[in-house]
Amino acid sequence: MSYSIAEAARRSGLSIDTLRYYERIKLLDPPARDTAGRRAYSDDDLGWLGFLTKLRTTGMPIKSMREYASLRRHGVASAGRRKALLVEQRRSVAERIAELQGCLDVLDYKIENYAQVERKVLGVEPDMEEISA
Amino acid sequence: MSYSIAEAARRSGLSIDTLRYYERIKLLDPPARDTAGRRAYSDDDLGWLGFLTKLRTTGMPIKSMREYASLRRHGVASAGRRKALLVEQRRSVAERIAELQGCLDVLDYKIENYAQVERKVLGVEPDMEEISA
DNA sequence: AGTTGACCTGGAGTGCACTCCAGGTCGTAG
DNA sequence: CTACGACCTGGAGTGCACTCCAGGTCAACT
Repeated sequence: MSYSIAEAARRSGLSIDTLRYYERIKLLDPPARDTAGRRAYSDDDLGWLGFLTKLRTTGMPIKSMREYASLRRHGVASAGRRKALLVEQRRSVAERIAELQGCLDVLDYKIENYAQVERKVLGVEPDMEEISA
Repeated sequence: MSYSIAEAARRSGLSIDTLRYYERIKLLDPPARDTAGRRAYSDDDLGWLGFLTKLRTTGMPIKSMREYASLRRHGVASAGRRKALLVEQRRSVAERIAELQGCLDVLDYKIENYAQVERKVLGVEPDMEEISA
């Protein structure tokens, strides 16, 4: 199957401009063209875009994604380096998750504080009134 | 206790320039000054900076941090809105963590693929040789 | 008295990742 | 045959979050 740039954008969740931009900066090999010179993305292209968006979500900078993309073009000999990049990214993602968990704890603490303030503003221990009523 | 800008930077993990920048954009109330006109950060300032860096880590845009900072200046009446902001941020952090977990799975899958390629390149099933030796 | 180093100000510059634009080409629908 | 919408190109513009700079002040050391 092949897809117009609009369809590829829809399926990848990237904008049309971003697709052209990724091609310009060599994140994406130039896709095939139809008879009118319009881009025709393959399933492979879409798969690669899917993986790229995952890498992007992990916060990998475009620079590193470009390195990975370039290694991919150099075949099996570059597999070791590619794996190393992914292992490093895996480490950084795990770290980031831990960091965010810590932030979640801080947020929960603060939110609980506000909740206590709210209970005070509404009257001291409304639950007690219910019990004594 | 009060701290020079250099010390505040060291303790908050922000740069000196960033501290001045945060003050300019009203993320941070102007700290006290010493006799020579130099900034003297209080423990409260440091506490607030600590919280700000947590919010930043969660990916909260400066715009929202400014809103939160501004609400804080309006006292207890703004507590509800502040709590709502934090609850929303909490939600977005939890979502982000889930998203990153998904990426971790993709990375693990890819890394495992590369590991299999490596085992093939080194010779088919070296473990078998050990067993048969 | 002079030099040093930390700090000050307002404003300009940077890097990133897009995003938008003007002007042009195609192929199909009316 | 012309009007339309989707697409094309090269290049300029945007928003964010800093980061750097020039030129100046001040207190402390030598």
